[in-house]
Amino acid sequence: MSDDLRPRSVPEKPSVEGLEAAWIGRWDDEGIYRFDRTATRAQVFSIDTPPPTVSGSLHIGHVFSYTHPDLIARYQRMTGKQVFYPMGWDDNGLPTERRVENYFGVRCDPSLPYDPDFVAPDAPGEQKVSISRKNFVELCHRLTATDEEAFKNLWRHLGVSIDWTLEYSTISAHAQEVSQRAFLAMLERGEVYSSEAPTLWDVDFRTAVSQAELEDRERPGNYHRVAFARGDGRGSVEIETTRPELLASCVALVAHPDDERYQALFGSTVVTPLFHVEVPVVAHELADPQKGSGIAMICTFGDVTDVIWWREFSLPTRALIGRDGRFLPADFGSEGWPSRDPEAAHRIYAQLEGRTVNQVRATVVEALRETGELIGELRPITHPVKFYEKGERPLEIVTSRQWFVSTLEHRDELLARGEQLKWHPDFMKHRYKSWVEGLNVDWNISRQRFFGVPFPVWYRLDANGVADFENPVVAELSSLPVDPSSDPAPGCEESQRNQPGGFIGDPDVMDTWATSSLSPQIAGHWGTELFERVFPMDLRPQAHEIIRTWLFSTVVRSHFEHDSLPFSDALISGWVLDPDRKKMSKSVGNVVTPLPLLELHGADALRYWAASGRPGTDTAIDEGQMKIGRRLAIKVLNVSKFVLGRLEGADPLSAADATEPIDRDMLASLAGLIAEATSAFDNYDYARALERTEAFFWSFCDDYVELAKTRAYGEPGDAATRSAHATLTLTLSALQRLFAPFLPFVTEEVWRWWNDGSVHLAEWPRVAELGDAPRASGVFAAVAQVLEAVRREKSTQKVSQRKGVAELVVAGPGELLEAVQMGQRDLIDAGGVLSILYEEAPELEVHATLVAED
RNA sequence: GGGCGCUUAGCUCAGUUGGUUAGAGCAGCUGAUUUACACUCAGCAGGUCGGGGGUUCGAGUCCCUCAGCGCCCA
Repeated sequence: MSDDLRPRSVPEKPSVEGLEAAWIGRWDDEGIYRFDRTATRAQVFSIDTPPPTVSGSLHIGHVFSYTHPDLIARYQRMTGKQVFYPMGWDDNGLPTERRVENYFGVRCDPSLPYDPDFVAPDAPGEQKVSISRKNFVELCHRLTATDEEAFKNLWRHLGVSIDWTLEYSTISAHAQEVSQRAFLAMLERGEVYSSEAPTLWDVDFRTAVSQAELEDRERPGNYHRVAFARGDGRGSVEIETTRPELLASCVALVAHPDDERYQALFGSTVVTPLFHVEVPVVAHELADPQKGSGIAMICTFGDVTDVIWWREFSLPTRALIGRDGRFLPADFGSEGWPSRDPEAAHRIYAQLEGRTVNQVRATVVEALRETGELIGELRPITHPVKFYEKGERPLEIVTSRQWFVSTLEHRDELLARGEQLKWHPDFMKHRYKSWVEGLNVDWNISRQRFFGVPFPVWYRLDANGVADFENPVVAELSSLPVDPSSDPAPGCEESQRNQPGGFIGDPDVMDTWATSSLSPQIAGHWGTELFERVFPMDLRPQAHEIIRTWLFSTVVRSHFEHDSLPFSDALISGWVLDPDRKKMSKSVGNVVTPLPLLELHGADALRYWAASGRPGTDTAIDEGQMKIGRRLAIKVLNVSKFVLGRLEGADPLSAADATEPIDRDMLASLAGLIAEATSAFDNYDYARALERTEAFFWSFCDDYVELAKTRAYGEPGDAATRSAHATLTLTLSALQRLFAPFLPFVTEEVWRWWNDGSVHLAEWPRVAELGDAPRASGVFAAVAQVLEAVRREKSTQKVSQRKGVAELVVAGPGELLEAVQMGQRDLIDAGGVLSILYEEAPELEVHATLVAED
């Protein structure tokens, strides 16, 4: 703050209209949010900003959750920190592919050659056009570029104080390089491995998905009671299953070890109906005696429990569902496909091969009915079924080669990281904890998709053309990023691709979280000097629904790579609910887009609404709250105009000029506000800082300014006038800065009326700037209390507040009377009081006799 | 099934380690009328703090229990 508190220019008729347009460009020109790369780590406050999925639509939730870290960023900047505030775009992955498919009406077929002359259709046609992988990826880039613009415009319009020179994207060459390098580092340390393993698979998207992307949905189903003959021919056992279509892949039956009903069967065998396959009966604790008949089929694979049993009992694999969700060929009677009656098995299976799950179920049920092995009627139930969060059909489990990150064996260390992290609000740590505790498979990072970061590995083919997956050929670090589907393996020629004795490239791309989990390394340019200045980050702001994905995966990567947390604090924002407090969703159709609201109420107003949502708290859209924010911004303009308008031509003022008791008291409570707002911000409680500042501000406007007004209009040479001027300006200056994180546009406007440079680079208010320790005397509160009583009397009598008070009697305890007396002059001025009397009394009582007439 | 959060005025929410008579804003009602502000100002009214029990001199706040809503994990 400059020592000279005099204003330079105050407009005649200030307005909040057009402030965004005026300041956004100027902030760019002045580079006020530019990060200083020479700052030391101690001077830096770094933020690991969430890169939004740009293929998703803009949403009022973006305004809400991105305002929160900006409040912190602006506060930290004003405390003198160099704020590292990048913005990234999470553009790779399935959502973008889906959007491109729908937007252009295309489908990627990696077997097609690149067509350099391909022109994308303007609108999707009836049939999807198949295009090469490279053409497809080009369209992905094209669409994300325009989507990014829309997001960028929103952040800028909202006044998010991002340093746009630090922009990054998770599909850029730089991000690919970082991602591939980190992958190779994990590979070298043995933290990632590839394996031919049962994998959760979405048959529509035709890709593997990870545990983090699953969700359970309640779905109707039917229990089918099916009789299995005992292997020794002595009777049968009845199981209940919801998936009779998997009968042909049954490899065992399982019941709980304590289940009395099945004790005799454990260790024996049974024979599957229709296919006549002899399978063992095993005992396992995960079998639920309450479910169905208490004894169940183990199939390869019906669900994740099957996978556990299959692994623990080393059961054979008889996988039947292919990547397209249709039944694969199976040769009963051949190696791995035993049957006591291969011919019968063939007869029935011939009707199943190539069909979908639903078709197979119908056929199997019909066949079982005919043989009499389906017992009784179907029993309808509702049960949780696993879905890919973006999918529409239940997940299947298929066996394929995938890359996995070892998370399970590091579970305890990862739990410890969760404890080490400071959560805001604290209770959000339970989300992380219960997620990590519930992990049951390693993190699958392979996706059989196209628009993503390729795995930087190749596999040698032997003389028979069989790939050696156990010894992948890795890319040279200096060659990153690479695309093994178009770059030849090191030391090989492209002509050796797919040739015996040659190589193949890993065909998959990484899970999008496998790259976005490296946001600190990407944004911070891991390996350069910059990284040392910003890592570990100070703050990770994000929404709670991605704790198990983004937050968890970032912790994993940083734990492996740097043996540290990726950030010290996590600020978790809640959801935006619709005005009826319902979750917004596309299917319900209650999603609110931000731009119309931003146009209507202004950025400061939307920020005010967002700032009122405490960390972790779901907040309903409330236009009323936005209007209050707008009103507040206007009040800031007007009171600034009033205060600064008194000072034109005045001498410079300092804190020492504030001499009147009521002014000293005002400054004392300002000191209290500063302390409170500062500590609230230090605890990431921006909502509290706003609430306190706002309450103080309205009391300042409605009471203090009214009381000091007459003095403020006095002669500049008068000490009491100077005292009022000094108090008004000191308080105004502090308030403009306290509001700056919340209302960046209006505060910048009023700040520049009387200061050089941006309020956003001004020093955060300190108690010390108010002069020698102002002490609370209670004068202001006492006088305001009496003034309120005077106003009440006038209001009750329905007369103007300007009406004079012929006689004012103030009764109360001695201390209170003394306080009022010390501010008597302002009270008389503001209340229009002609005479005043004081009386001792146990409690404050005010009697105002109004003048008969003016 | 396990866990987390919420429940305070018609609405949205504060209420910091237990401490006078539970606060604010909005909406409502009654007024004022322009020398910072009509996108203004003043005033009024409105609550057995979800139910029950307990600890305490004292509970919106701590403990137990029940209910409803939301979410997380299995």
